[in-house]
Amino acid sequence: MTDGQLGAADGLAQLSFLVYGALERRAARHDLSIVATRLLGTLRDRTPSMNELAQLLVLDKSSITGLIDRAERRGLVERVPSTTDRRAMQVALTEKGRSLVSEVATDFEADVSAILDALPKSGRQALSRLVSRVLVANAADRGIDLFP
Amino acid sequence: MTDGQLGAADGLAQLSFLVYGALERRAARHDLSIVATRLLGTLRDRTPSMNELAQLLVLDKSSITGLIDRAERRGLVERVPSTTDRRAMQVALTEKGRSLVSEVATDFEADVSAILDALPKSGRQALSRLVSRVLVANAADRGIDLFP
DNA sequence: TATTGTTATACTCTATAACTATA
DNA sequence: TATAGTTATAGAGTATAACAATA
Repeated sequence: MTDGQLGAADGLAQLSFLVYGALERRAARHDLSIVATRLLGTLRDRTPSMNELAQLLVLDKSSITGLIDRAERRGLVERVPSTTDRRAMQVALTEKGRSLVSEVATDFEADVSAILDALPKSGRQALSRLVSRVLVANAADRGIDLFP
Repeated sequence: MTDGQLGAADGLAQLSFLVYGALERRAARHDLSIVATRLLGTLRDRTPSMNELAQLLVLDKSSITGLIDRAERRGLVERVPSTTDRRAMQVALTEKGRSLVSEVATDFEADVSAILDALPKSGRQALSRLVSRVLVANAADRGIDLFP
């Protein structure tokens, strides 16, 4: 049993459920859905239009309207009219939103530490390095800059 | 930028979104939600009660009722009365369910291969090994046997 | 009494289609 | 004409609370 080894697909799927579930639970304690949390996380280093958000979060633009409505009502984000296109809106994190996402991030980091606890330091470093490589390559494939 | 390195938490979160999203899209093509897909995946090597499913999928038992209703209506699973507890039901995969989950798994494996394409073979092996170790440890923590 | 599962219900989130206003 | 965003609407999936049957 301790020697059992999952295939890459099963392993990554289960790891995703584990990580995704941890983030979901942390977010829920702050009354955030996982999509709302991703929104706030995305806005930490971007001020995208509604349309760009739809692409980044892989949601329909009508879903983005509701998502931003709810977040704006809570004072977490704000719509700023674009200066170059009077049809367009840009979405920005408020100070309240920034501090909330930072709280969630801190909590979530503790979860990830616990999840990776079984690995020695060298293993955790190796994993982070491999994961980063995968992400950079895949972000490039989708035309998204991981470090805007 | 190509040298950028994400922290473990950000990296694992983004990797989870990537993997989770891939599975979600594959599942959707077969009219399966990600939870329904997890259900079928779980049933590949188990015949749990409704209650056990609620624990495995981290859902309320009333949600499990609906989930199994929908899957049973499509002929993917079946409820089998427990032989030892007349209150309890056990949920089993049908042949149709087994072949569907196997299709989704095959498709998803192709996605994972593409996602890991940026890594050399040694990197993919190292990643699988690290992930397996993490999962086995975490499953043990939750009292769940990864290889029942 | 406690537990297993179901039901009734309300809520959140999502996409589709039709719309307004700009480009 | 095409695009950015909103609205109206319907559907899927979730949890809470109350319930029946059995332990």
